[in-house]
Amino acid sequence: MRADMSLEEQLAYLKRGVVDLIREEDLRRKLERSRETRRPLRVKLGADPTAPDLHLGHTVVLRKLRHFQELGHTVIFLIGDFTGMIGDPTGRSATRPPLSREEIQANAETYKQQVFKILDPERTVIEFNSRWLGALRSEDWIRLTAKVTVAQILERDDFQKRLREGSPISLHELLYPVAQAYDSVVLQADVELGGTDQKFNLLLGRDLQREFGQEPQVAMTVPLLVGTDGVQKMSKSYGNYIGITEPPDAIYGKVMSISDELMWTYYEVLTDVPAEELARWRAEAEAGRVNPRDLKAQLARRLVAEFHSEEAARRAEEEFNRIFRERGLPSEIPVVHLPASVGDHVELARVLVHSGLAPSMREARRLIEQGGVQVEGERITDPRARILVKPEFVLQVGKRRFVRVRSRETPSPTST
RNA sequence: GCAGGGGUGGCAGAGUGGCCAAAUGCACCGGGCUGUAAACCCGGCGGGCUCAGUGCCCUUCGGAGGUUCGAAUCCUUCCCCCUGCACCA
Repeated sequence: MRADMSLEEQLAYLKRGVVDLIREEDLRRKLERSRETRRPLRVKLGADPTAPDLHLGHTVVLRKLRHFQELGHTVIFLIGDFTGMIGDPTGRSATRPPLSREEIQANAETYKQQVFKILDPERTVIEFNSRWLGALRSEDWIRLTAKVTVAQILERDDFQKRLREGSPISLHELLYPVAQAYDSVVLQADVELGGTDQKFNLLLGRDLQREFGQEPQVAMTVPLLVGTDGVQKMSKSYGNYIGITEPPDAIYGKVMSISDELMWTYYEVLTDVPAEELARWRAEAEAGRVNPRDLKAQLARRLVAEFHSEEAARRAEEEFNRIFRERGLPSEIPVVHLPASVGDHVELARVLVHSGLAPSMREARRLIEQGGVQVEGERITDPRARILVKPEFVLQVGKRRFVRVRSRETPSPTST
C-alpha cells in the first residue's frame, strides 16, 4: 500500500501513462478531501457484458484502477448489462438482444475471475447497470434525456463523422452516452476511467452529474493498446490480441513476436518499470549494447509471470528457446492416429488433412509445394509425395505446428 | 408513400454478356531475411480429381425464375439495406 505518499506523489503516480486527465485540479481536490475525511474515492470503470475474455489491452486500465486501490480507494467495476443492449456506437453496431440472467451471471463470474488477477477484491464493488437503468419508466427516460441536448450528443466524433458521410445513426445509439453518464450519477462516481475512445462518454458524465447537482467526476483516459500487429488497437475481432487466460507459451510467444518499437509501449503501460529505467534501456539498445530481443524476452517473462506464475514463465521461456532457437521439438506434441485401413504408404497431403494440419487436400498440397511441410525434420516438396507409414513419426507445418502421427496398430505405450 | 443509391470471396472494394473462381488493398497461410522480431521480398489464398510445360469437374457474386451457345453482368419477381423528400392543416 502506498498511503504514505504525499499528495503530489500520489498525483504523479496516478498520472503515469494517462492520456487525458480532466481536470487535474479536480483530482487533486478529491484526493485531498478523501485523505482528510478518510473516505475512499469511488472510481468507476464500465465493462461490456458480452466480452468477458480479457486481453492485455483491458489490463492497461485495470492496472490504473489498481493504482487507485493501492492508495486506498474503491473501485466500482460496472458491468453494463443494460447498456450492452445498445452497444457503444461505432457505426457497425446494432442493437443486441438482451442477455439472459444466466448469461449475465456467467459473464460476471468470468469477469471476477479475470479481473481479480489485477484488482484487489477487497476494494472492488461489482455493479450491474440494469439494476437502475432497467427500472426506468418511459417518463423517467424522457425526464433524463431532457437534460441533454442534441448538440451535446452530436459533438461526439463518431456521430459527426457519420452525419457527414451520410451513414445511418440509429436513435437508440444516442442514448448510449446518456445511459453511461447516468450510471455515474447513480453511482456518485468521483473518477471514471476508460480508454481514450471513452473520452466523450466520460465527459458527458461530468455534465450530467452537474445537472443532478453533484460534483462532476474526474475523467481519466488511458491509451488504447496497439495489438500484436503493431497497427490496430488490440481487439479480439482483429485477432491481434494477447488474452490473459491464454496458456503461458502462447503469451510468451505472442509477446516475442511484437516489434521492438511496440515493446517500449508495452513496457510503459503494462509494467511498473520506472520511466527512467526504461529510458536507460532504450538508450542501451539503440547504442547496440543490449540486444532488444533480450529485453523483449524479459517483458514476455514478466507478463507470463503476472498472469500465471514465475515458474510458468521460466518454463515458457525454455520451451520457446528449445523450439525457435535450437529448432527442436516442443515438449508436448499432439498425437494423431492413422486409420487402421491405411497401407504401408500414404499420401502425405492426406495425412496433413487427417491430422488437422491442413483444412483441405488443395491446401495441403499447397503447403507441401511451398516447402512448409517436414516429415521427421525432412522437408518434402513434392505435393503428391507418398510416405512410408512408420509406427510413429513427427509432422511439422510451418514453424510452429507439430503433430505426432501414430499408426493404429501400435498403440501409444504411454496411453492408458 | 415518392425519388435516388445499393446488396460481390473473412473485410473493404472493382467488375455490368464470354479472356471471371471473379481486379486491387487489408487480413490470413507458406517460404526467404532474422532475434519465430518488425519492416521488406517471393509465393499462395473455394473445393474434389488428375497429372503436370497440361487439364477436368463441382459449388460461389441477396433469393427464385427466365433470355442466351454462354450471365456476377440482360429481363421478371421477391427479400433486405441506405440516403433524401414529405408538414404550414
